[in-house]
Amino acid sequence: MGDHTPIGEFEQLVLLAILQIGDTAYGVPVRREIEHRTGRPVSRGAVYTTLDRLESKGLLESWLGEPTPERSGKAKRFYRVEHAGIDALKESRSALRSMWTGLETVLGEL
Amino acid sequence: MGDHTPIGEFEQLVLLAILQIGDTAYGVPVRREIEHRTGRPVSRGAVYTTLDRLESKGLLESWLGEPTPERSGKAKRFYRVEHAGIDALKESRSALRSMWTGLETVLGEL
DNA sequence: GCTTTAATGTACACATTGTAGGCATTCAAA
DNA sequence: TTTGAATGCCTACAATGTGTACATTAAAGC
Repeated sequence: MGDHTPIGEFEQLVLLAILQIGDTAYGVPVRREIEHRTGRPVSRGAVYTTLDRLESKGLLESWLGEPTPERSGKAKRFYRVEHAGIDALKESRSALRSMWTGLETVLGEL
Repeated sequence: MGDHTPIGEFEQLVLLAILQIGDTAYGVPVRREIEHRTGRPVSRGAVYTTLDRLESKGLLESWLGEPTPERSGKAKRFYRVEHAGIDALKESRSALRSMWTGLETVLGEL
């Protein structure tokens, strides 16, 4: 059988959020994106630890923004999804899709 | 914001497998269903512990098959997905769907 | 200048889920 | 009566999920 390195549920959300946001993806907007789209509350810590772990696994790449940010705070850390991250997402999606096939009617379409 | 009791990735697969199988869902076929549909290997232990936990959370209901099975082995334990289980699945799916919206093209449709 | 506030990130701790391996039970078949 | 197959259960450990508290930086207020 194939790869079998599944990623977790929240990890998927974080990867997808970064893709949605594009160039300007860093912690704060990632959190906001997930909250807005899924309507469920997300703590800041959850986002940052997950970002860290995804980077360790090579699914994300990160770099620090300008060392002297205009507005405030620590330098932003930006993220980009690596190829392996895309693959992982596709695999998760494909697995779920196979499992769902035919059930939409049973459960009432939505 | 809403419910926020997300279920894990593998938990989703197990719930969906039971729905796919229908009346005769017990450990062995659940495992087989997931392996066949997703193409990834699943250990027996993983299935049973997950079934247990889902039942504890009230997402599944179980009962033992006939105390004197014709063929062999311990009595089978059958499972049925509870309403809460359906809800959890729908919520997970809806969250992922929102997050995916618009990305299919970016990532190459599949 | 000094303090406060806002925007960020980092560190750590703990709970929940994921996953595997091995043991137990039961019955048929050898 | 021993062996084998089908099944479930137990237990341990790894990976993920999630929150709280702390640190850093610069603007804004005083």
